Amino acid sequence: MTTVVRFAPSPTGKLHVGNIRAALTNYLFVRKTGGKFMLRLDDTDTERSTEAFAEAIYTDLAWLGLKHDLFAKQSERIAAYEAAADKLRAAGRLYPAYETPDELERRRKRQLAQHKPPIYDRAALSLTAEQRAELEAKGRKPHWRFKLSGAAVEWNDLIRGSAHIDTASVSDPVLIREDGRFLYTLPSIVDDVGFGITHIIRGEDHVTNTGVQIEIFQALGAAVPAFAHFSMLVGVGGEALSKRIGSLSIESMREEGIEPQAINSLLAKLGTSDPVVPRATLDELVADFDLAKFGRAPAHFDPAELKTINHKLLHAMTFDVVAEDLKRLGVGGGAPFWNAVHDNIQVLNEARGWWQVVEGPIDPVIEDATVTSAARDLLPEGPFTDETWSAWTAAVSAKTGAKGKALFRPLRLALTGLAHGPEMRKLLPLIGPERAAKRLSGQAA
RNA sequence: GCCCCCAUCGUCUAGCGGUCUAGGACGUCGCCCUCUCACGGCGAAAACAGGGGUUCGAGUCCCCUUGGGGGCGCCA
Repeated sequence: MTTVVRFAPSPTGKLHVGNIRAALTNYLFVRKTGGKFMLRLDDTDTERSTEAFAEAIYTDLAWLGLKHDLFAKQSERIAAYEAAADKLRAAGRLYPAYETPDELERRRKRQLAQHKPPIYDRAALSLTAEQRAELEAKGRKPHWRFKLSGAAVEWNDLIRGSAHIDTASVSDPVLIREDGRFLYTLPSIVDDVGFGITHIIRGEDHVTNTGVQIEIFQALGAAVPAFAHFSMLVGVGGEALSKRIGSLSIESMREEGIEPQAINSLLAKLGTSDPVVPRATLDELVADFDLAKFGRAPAHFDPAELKTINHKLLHAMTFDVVAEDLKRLGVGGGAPFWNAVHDNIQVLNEARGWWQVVEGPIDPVIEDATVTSAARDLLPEGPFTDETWSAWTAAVSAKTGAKGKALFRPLRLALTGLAHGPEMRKLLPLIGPERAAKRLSGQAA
């Protein structure tokens, strides 16, 4: 059997780490099993869906390298959903209900006050034809609910193992709104069937849905796909992540200069028994992917861990792979510059700061004028090489008697304005004779 | 409030009744390297949430408590 999976975001917001974990997991699974990866835009909520969000989704996925093989948009497949709805009506599984949102809300509150679960009471099911006609005559339009069996639905979850949902503890889901528009439930299933989705891999926020969805698959006479629900991500303190989604959007991470592979590396392993290590390519992640390695407990997502992985990734990156990004950041210096600074930055954007240090102007810090003025006088002719630094500092040491920290710190402070940074041996040739001389004299350059 | 899931070092986890004085990875700390920071090398500290059972024997099975997560939408 060839596998087909889908990532089905709704274009009602920006992609964040939680979404991407789902996209990535599906992607890795299908690459591992040799199937097809579908991107499906669940845009049935026409009021909240926007083209801009859809574009942002394409951008984010492309940036992360999560290429899809198939694509569909639910807003273009309404006819298929209508047909499915007709089929359910014919089977007596889809019934009209006339409560207004306000009424339903009041009932829920009442149930809650009585310590009862806020489940739809199925009042509409006992409406007579006359009562329905009367409501319609008053201008009431029905919304349509799927009639759950009330039985326990079981499935073997590829991550959670044996799972079950008692559909008696769930409200009959509304499939069609009062205005005739579909909610996501039915379209999702119709598309899963239509596109031959074999595995539904998603977050555990969907486990209750799985119960009703399996019943709908069955009511439609379709094969039920396999399910896998991974646990949610929580914050460092164990709190739900949704509260702070803004800072966790893929877009904001990209803007921050995080490498896509840092995100992929972390998200692919978080909550699994594999060690979280930087991986340069998605293929490496595919190689050891296995749903069986996922744990069931919520995993802590720590932005600091992402930074650490990013740092290690940058450390291992050669100049040619970042050349374009550096150019975009306005950073010059080529390979020599990159080789000098890549160990000292956590995110690529920080390269800009070091380029600024090289190019200037910076305000030098003269800590020990004896050392720095001697150093200026002993400064060799350019061009500087990797060997310049040690020969030159040896000469300065001989002249002034300063050595160790007393020698190097004043030089670093004068040449870069900072107390720490990349190796001066590598930085000096980039700074060059002219700027070096000025800075050693205490002049901004 | 009701339903479901989860609970081992700071973090992600291995562990599927004896081989656990609990293993690994990341992080942390120490030492080495060293002009700083970083990198790198070596080493160390660090956990079975609590309470009851079951059993010859429990991290491993059961119950309760506590804590966390998810769900209970005419959102997805």
